[in-house]
Amino acid sequence: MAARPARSRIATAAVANGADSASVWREGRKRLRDHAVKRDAVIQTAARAFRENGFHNTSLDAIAAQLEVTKPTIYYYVANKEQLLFECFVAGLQPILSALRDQKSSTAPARERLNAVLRQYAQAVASDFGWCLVRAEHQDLSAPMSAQVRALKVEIDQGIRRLLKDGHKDGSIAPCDVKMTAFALAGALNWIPHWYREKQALSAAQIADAFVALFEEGLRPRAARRS
Amino acid sequence: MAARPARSRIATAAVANGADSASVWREGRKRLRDHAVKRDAVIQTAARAFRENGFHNTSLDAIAAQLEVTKPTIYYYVANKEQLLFECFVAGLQPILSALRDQKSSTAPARERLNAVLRQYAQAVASDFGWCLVRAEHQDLSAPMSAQVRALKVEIDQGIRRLLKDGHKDGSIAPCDVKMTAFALAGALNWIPHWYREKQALSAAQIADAFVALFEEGLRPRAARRS
DNA sequence: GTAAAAACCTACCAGCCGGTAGGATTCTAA
DNA sequence: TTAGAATCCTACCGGCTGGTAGGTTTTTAC
Repeated sequence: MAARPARSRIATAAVANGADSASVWREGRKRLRDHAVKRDAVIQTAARAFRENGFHNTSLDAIAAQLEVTKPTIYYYVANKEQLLFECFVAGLQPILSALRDQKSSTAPARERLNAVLRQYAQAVASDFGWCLVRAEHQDLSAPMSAQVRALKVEIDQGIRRLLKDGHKDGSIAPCDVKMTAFALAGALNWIPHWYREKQALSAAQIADAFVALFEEGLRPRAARRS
Repeated sequence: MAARPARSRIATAAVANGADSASVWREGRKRLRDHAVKRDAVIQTAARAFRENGFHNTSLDAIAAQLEVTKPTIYYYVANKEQLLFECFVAGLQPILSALRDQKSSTAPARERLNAVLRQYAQAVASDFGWCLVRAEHQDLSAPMSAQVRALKVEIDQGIRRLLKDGHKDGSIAPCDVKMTAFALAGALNWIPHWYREKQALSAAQIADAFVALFEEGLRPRAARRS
């Protein structure tokens, strides 16, 4: 084959695309050897691409290009496109799950525990993986993988319902339809990826605070509260 | 071409697939002539298919088969797949918009007007078009069409914000961050298509009532309210 | 230095699906 | 009955993209 342009010369100076995903791959001429780190980079890059263009409008070639690599390299780290989406799902759900687990060992009133979870929840959905958490379609996963993701989501839902029930018991949360309330809370938070863009006025934490305030106080003015 | 089986015999008895979309096409052997009705049927059928399988996992052949028709027939009623999605968008948004407009001529307290809108909103997203309203991706539309849809969505958002502001003035709604509150309300409702299935215990109206109750009262128990 | 393993690439395939050309059928109008 | 419009179908194309075969380069181990 005829002489093709030296690729290294281009690569070294092409890491200026915001995400430095490619820097994980090579530093200078040296080919790095950390499988786990690179695999994570693949997933993270995929998540970002999915968020921007959607799952079906993101080709593996595009993800590869973003990483300054070719398509088969991706298949070296992940079985197929479906698994790529799956990994994005779990990576996104993980922080929410751990937030729930953290609160299990707490003795604070349930309302406060709930608020803490909601705050972490907001952070999670505002992340790069937020799109996968919320907008990705289960039909794009095979049955077993879809079931796994669904199980995780159910765990989250049940966790929130439990906090609500606990709140009813300890009196920190007013009586309400647990199922509907959980859906309403999750829904409000899950909508964040639709409108939130980083480098916005408000941080994810601030959004969470605003939401928590609304959920706590309600829209109807409370009687006699002027200090 | 060799003798292919008489199609009419099959067609007459094949309308048992839940949706009677095909009955709009023929009645007996007679080929009906109402363009508008059939076009609506195409859009409605597409909406249902999108909801069940997602936009990209729904082929035009599949939609055509559902209508007991061939693919080119669809192109007789709509320019392309993109426009099909666009029509689903607007068809879904319309009832929400008209709900907002209806309330403009009302003199009730803003909180009640808001609740009325939210109720209609819930009905809309629980419909066949709910998926398109909420889950369809704007990237699947061309720039001009996407802009149109976005404009409608903005109108809805602004309408809700206005109601909140009006409520602040007339005292029927407690002071709050208007922007965040609007996002939270819309988000909670927009999440309905993710979990709601028809023939469920609760109707869309009941869901709306539960949500409205939550938004109004808030989670924190209100003082002195045992009648 | 050398063999084996790890990492990556070039080149290619094949299926799916959106879209179309052009013709057949069926209706309406007169 | 017949012209012309409306409706629908058969048959086909071509591009995009997920996925793979098989070889090449780089790194590690000894």
